[in-house]
Amino acid sequence: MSTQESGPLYRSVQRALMERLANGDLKPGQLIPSERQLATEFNVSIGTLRKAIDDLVEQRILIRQQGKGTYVATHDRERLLFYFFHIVPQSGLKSYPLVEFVFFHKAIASEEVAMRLKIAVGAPVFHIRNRMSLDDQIVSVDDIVLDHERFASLSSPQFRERPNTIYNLYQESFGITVVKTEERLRAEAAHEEHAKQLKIKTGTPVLVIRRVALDMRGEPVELRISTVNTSRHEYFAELL
Amino acid sequence: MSTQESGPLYRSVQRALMERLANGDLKPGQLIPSERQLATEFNVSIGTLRKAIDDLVEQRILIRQQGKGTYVATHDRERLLFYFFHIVPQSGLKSYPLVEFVFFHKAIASEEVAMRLKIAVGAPVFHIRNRMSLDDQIVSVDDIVLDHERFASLSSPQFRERPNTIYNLYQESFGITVVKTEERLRAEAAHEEHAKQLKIKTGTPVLVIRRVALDMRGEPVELRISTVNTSRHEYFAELL
DNA sequence: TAGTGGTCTAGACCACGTG
DNA sequence: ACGTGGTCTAGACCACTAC
Repeated sequence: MSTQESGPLYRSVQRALMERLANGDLKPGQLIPSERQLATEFNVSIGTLRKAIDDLVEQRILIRQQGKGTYVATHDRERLLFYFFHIVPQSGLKSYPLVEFVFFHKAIASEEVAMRLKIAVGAPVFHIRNRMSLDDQIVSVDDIVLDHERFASLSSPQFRERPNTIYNLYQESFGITVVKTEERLRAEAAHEEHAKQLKIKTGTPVLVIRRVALDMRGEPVELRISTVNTSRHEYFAELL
Repeated sequence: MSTQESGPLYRSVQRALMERLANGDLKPGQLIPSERQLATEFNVSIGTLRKAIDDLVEQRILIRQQGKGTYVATHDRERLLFYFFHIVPQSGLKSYPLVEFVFFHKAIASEEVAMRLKIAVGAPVFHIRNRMSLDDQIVSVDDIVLDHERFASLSSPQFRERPNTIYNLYQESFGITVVKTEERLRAEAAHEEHAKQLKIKTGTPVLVIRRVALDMRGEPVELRISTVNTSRHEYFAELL
């Protein structure tokens, strides 16, 4: 084993597993070796091996299924709806948003983008705009910014005909799995461009969500600025 | 033992411990018996006992400290700031809010209040208003609503001179520990009353947070409607 | 029936805090 | 030196899934 020797044994095992996940040795959707096999391989007891996996399961990077095995998590629709999409109707049930593609541009990083994506000001980026609807009502305009370097092979068509979510695209085409997000919210007056998209009057109060999505290594993947009409919907979060 | 016999053993132990916490047998700030003692008492192995405690530690109901023991968590300032207060400066570090008492009224439950606190429409409630500042800037007006029945002995002076937070008051005076919150956010135009308090113009976009705080049994404790000026501050959440 | 994860045991030893 | 939580072992048996 080439694992660094520091701290508890189960941490080393955990790091070794995370490495296999991060470098694509174990791919999303795939069944990983059984706990007994891994325990033997790493030369640890099954209890220690389980403890190493526990954390990854808690972070929802791995999914245990009794009787079947342990899988590498995928960005399926339910998962995304449940964990990464926080807009719900003011009355009624959570449902899947309809995504409308608006445009795809190359651009350069502003100061804000540079800071959030940890790249240089002026570095090339992609800028994608989508419009989201719930129950036939337009709820938000999403401006998505991606580091050009990291997503070099990205092109417009990939956004036009997509049955899946964009996180799914990150995962399948770029091997990037989003495991965490940081969201900053403000109330602002809608400016003209967004107001038109949302079919509301310029100056109407809108909820602006700045979200940074992070991968397994804690590196930023995307910055998404969502401008939300909260006249019929709201942002919902359970905390702790 | 009078524990219900259902599901895994460690769940029974966990329920027994939670019962002692909920009924005040184990009080916030108190050291609970050592793991070895509890394992003996419940007639389980130390591994099982630890597993029972693990969940409670994860929910931050108990705090483990190596070498010392395991404590029942209290609502101290750091904890509240860290887990329950989500307003931060747009640039700068998170800090403690200054709380200014505005008023304390008896009132009756509106439909919204009744639904969120799970009480009857028209039932008596307390209505407290505070004003919060960060770094000498007024950031929000908090309208807090409490079920009169649950907080019967509450009175105005308790809000005037308090070095601690209101959650601390719930815990110390009423034995109620908040373990979870649900927050719903919208952007709205400030109406006159709140605008005056925030020293902004009527109609300015403000972030309105409706928060329900829940106790260990999942029962609602308070409804808090925070009206936030996000011109210099923002709402921050880490998700997953 | 065979293989998986889930529970549980009965220890041993380590790391940490306190007297 | 002692008591605490933290780690780790080497099993056994149970519950579930698939064939």
